[in-house]
Amino acid sequence: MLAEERFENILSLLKSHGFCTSQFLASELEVSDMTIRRDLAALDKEGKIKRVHGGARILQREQNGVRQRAELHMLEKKAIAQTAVDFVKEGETIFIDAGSTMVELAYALRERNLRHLRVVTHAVAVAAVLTSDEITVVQLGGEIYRSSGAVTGQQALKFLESSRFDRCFLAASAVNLDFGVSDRHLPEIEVKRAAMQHSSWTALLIDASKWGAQSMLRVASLRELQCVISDPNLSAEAHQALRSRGLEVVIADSERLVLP
Amino acid sequence: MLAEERFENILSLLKSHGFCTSQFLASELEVSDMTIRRDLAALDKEGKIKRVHGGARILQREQNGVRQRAELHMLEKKAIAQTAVDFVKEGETIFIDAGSTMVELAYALRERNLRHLRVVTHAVAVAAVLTSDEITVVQLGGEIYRSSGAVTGQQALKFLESSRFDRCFLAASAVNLDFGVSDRHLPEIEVKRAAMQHSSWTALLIDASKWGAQSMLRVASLRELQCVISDPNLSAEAHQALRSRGLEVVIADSERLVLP
DNA sequence: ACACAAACGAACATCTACGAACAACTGTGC
DNA sequence: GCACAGTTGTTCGTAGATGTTCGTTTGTGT
Repeated sequence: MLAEERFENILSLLKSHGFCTSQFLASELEVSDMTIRRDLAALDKEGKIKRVHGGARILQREQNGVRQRAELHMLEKKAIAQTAVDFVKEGETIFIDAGSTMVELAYALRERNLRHLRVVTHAVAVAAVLTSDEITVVQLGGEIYRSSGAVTGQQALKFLESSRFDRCFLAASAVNLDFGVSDRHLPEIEVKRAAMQHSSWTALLIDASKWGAQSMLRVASLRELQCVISDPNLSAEAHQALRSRGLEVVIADSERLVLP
Repeated sequence: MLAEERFENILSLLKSHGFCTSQFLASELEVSDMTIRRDLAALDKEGKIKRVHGGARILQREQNGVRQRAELHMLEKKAIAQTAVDFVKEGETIFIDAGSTMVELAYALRERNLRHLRVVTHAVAVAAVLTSDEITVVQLGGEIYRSSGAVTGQQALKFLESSRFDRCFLAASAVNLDFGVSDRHLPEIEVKRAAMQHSSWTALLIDASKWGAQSMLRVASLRELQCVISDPNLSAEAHQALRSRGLEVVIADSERLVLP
């Protein structure tokens, strides 16, 4: 990778994160931390970034005030969300599942500024992101399941029974060829299943680390999905296997792993 | 997390809460309390916050005697919330309204660690704070009303109809002697009314700036309340008038405002 | 006024980030 | 092939940040 190219990447990483540690940048761009420090010193000298102990920050920060939890595979999840949001068209009614990838999808959707959109979700975090906007948000009601911050229970299931969605964006903790999509918590799975069954199109958004894994409870067989959206780390075999089963497989552009 | 990043987070937490204890900041940002104390000392030295025993509070730049909009009366609201939470007992089922005072109430409730508590709310922000805890949270379902981030509509009203609460904590944009409690948005008012009518005890949490004002739509007459919780700025006349109508009036301890 | 608990901050230990110096590697021009 | 400049990685001593301990101060309840 050229030095200039690295500079660009550092700037865009900083733009999307606000703050980055030298270590993070070093591992992300696959160079030594010394190189990163030299780069940051140079960029700081040019006045393009602000050097701070441990890393750097961008200069003018238009922060949305929401504190981002540091989570595993956040870059991949962001890229997947950016890719998924391209499927959504104006005027549609969509269902959004719970989970960190889905929160990213909510952010991406908000930035897209589509009109006459209707979003139904059981995740309060997703609803919280989408409120304050053009989008009509419907929050499912019921008891909140602690581990995910999502609503579960009869009331939510009943509401879903009389709903129809153009699209359903699904998250899960595991997926493999034999068992399909699986997860750990029954109450949540009931909601996921209900949402899927009332959608004419369902996409599974899943970062590559989840592939091959299996959880106790089945959410859906692969047959029930129309689309799988993942990141470039998804193995070629997985990709091929999914395609051969008639699923549309979309890999998030690796550019999006870096660029905003 | 970078030190600079932590500084920003501290500032934004202070901005939204008005006052934070060192312990709260330490647990929220996952560092030791010593680090927080060092940070607060540094930020205080820079003149960005005011250090006080136990934590820190924001500087309230008053221009023309009026505090800035974003953090309006946050200290008062926090003090009111702290006072209100004393009413809640273990095992109760309570309803929490929408609004910034109610979010503070949620934080106060979370810190109290009461057992077997059941909280019903229509505000996703309140639900988001209380999730991840011992408390059972029930989120009302329905379309989210943008201005407040709260659920409104038939589904929510229907759920409330078959509910009974030990306590209802109410917020409003205006209150005066003649018209009682009033607010601007009909859909929200319907939910507020329904919650009140199914509670055996209702408290209005209102900072003194709202006293004497009036909005277009009536939420409730003063007769329908059992308790009003406000801050020390509430005028003696208001205090007297409310008491003479049989309401319990509680003024948040001025200590809790954490004055300089 | 007193006792008790919480908060405080100095001092120390530990860990991490820093940057200088040097070594290794890359590509260029002769 | 060889000299050279530019870039990157490695090593290492130094400086800074963080957590822990402990004695002191501050606030609170009786």
